[in-house]
Amino acid sequence: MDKTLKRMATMQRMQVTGLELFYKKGYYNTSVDDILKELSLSKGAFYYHFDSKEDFFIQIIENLLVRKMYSMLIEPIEGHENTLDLITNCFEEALETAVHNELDFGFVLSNFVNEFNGKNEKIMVHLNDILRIWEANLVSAVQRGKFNGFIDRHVDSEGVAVFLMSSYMGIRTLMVETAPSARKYRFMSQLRQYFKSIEPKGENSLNPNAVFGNVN
Amino acid sequence: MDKTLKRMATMQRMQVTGLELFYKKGYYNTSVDDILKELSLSKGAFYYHFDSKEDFFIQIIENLLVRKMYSMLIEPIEGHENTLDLITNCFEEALETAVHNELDFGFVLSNFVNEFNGKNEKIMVHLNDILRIWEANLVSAVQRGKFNGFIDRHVDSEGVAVFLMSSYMGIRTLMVETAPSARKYRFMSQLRQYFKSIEPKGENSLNPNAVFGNVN
DNA sequence: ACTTTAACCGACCGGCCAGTCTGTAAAAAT
DNA sequence: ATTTTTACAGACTGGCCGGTCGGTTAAAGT
Repeated sequence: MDKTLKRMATMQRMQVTGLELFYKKGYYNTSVDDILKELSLSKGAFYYHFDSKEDFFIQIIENLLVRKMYSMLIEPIEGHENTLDLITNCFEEALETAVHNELDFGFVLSNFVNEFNGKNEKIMVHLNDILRIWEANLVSAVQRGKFNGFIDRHVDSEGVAVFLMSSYMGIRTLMVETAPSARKYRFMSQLRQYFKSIEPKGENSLNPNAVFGNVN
Repeated sequence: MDKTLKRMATMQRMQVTGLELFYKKGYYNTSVDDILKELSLSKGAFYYHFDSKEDFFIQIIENLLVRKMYSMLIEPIEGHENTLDLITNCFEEALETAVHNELDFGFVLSNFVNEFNGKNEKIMVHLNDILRIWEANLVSAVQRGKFNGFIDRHVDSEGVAVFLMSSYMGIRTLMVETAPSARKYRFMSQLRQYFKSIEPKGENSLNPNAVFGNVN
């Protein structure tokens, strides 16, 4: 009990500062010693708890990245209100944390995808898992939106999901260096513009039966 | 004359395979010796022509990346035809090379932005230059489109530019691992959808004088 | 009281890698 | 013909970094 508590506490500390440094400086540019120095721990402690640097990172993915992705980008859009509003608010909030230079786990993900792609297949497997979950979740959100009459039922749900993921990951890359707040604002405006274009078309629709109003 | 030719030829070869390897394996994961081995050249040759690995990379940016960006993402949209068509075709082609795993320099850029961001300010300066050029070019293309009546004159040109850059860089990240061809297709569909939403609105426009037809 | 084990320490090893330095062959200059 | 310069070759250095290994301490088990 107590021993596992101690164990967990130390591992948790290592993972938290590990993720922080990996995010800031990159996985390959962060040495295990960098992390240990931050915590005043030794190599022995590290390799007692983890098999390797790679194993360590995979545990970070499973324990921290996955959970945060859920709470920031997945759960917020699972309601039954207007799907497009949910997604808008969700992105708005995620990008706001980005403006304040906090850890934005959607972007951490895209950062790591870029870093490991073609270089470390084992880690990519885990990152791709997260991407798949995110995508599946967006797809079903769009389908729900179509069913509830918030989205035109002719739009391609998969397409919308891919487009949303793309633009989100892209804007995060662009926001890192130059005028994050202004870029966030412009991005969100255009996103709303795009969302308007996939709402059910009222009067000039080719199939009037597609729409049955905005139920609340 | 002859000597400078020889010099240029060797430097060119180094830069070309340098970019190739940096792109495939990342800057920090590619040693100078890796590049030299590929060319059967020695350390002496390398440090005779370049001051450092960093200097080498900056020259690659200036000589190869910038030029290719121009020819692939900038010049193709400088015409006076329908701006949205030009951009569509341009993205279509750039993504097609990506599907075939060739060097797509727009993505190389986003890749490097991710790799160097927060780690190497000196290199980031050069990469940000390219981003600014790309952005400025997209902005003026949109403004031209508004002037020529292909784009609604109420849209925010900067916003469109940021949105386009974001989504392009994002889709390239997503295309790297999973189903690139399918994702490209879906992305392009949604891009067209978005473009439709920023075309001049005909009948239900608040200001009918905004449109004067599709001049050719 | 003793043994065991969990948790951690820190010196050390081997490999890699950016950059240096000495040398050298051929071309160019004089 | 001699000197100088260009364009390399390749051995070497110093530092970093992932991982190992033989301790050590304190708590838990018996």
